[in-house]
Amino acid sequence: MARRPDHPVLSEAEWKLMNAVWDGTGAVSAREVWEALRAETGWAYTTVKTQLDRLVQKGVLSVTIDHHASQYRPELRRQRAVAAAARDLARRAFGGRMAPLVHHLIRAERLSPRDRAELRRMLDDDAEGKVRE
Amino acid sequence: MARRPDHPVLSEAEWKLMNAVWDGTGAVSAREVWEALRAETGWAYTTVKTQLDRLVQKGVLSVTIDHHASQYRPELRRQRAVAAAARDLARRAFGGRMAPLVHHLIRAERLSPRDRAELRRMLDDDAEGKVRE
DNA sequence: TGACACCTTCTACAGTTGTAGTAGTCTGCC
DNA sequence: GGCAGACTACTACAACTGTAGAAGGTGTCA
Repeated sequence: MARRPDHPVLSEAEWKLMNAVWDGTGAVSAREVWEALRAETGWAYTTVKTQLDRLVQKGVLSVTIDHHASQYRPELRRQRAVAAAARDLARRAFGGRMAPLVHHLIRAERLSPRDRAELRRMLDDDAEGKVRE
Repeated sequence: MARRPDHPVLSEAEWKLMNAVWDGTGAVSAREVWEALRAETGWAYTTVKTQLDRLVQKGVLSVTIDHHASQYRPELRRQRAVAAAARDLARRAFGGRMAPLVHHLIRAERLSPRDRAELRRMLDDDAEGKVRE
């Protein structure tokens, strides 16, 4: 019944890499990713390159060669990655049920009044059967 | 902001172990955990024992000896573990902001009308100033 | 034509996680 | 007084993750 999420759950470093890729415009080079992450991580260029290639192996990125340099582009959208991670957490913590996770977040996490208002609006929209996305 | 003591993010197997411990009454023996998980995991007794001891090392469980047998009890509550995991995901995916994560869950995940109604109720309760910081 | 910059592939290695075997200890029982 | 059963401590080991160095190809510019 529960559809298998065949999307990989990203590791810590992989999230960093993918955030940099997603922030780019379509295809990015290893150098661009490296430069985007250098300040935050201090990683060596080859570290970034290794990780990018591992993500290609996993099907999370695809790569093409342009003038002897690899261009990487995401095969997994950020939204999908978030969904996979959230479902993974729900599976671990609540046997796969999303609702208790959302309950927890709303009850225990600090959300601004504006956040709350927007969430309420989203719930209301759904109740009215609006289509989006 | 993050003034709380750092709670560890549990791994896959650790969640299974901890779920079994939390489901127990206070303190549980390795044997009880093993028996609770045997059907689901097929793990050997020593696997469970090793994992429990690693969780003690990490401070997630504490242990006492009773009649030559270890009794484990949680030092981390389920709620805290969920919070740590959720914050970890928010950090990875959204730079630490919880709201986009909640947005995602409400927008993209299937929630029953009853779930939605209850979530709305929770938001309304909060809006009425029941618990404010 | 050679130095240089930049890129790639290959290899490495330690730490964590998942999973378990082996051997030793205690304890009640025949 | 030794044995079965339960339990513990110690050790192992492969996969995955984080991080990077070394070596080698290629285009460019003096």
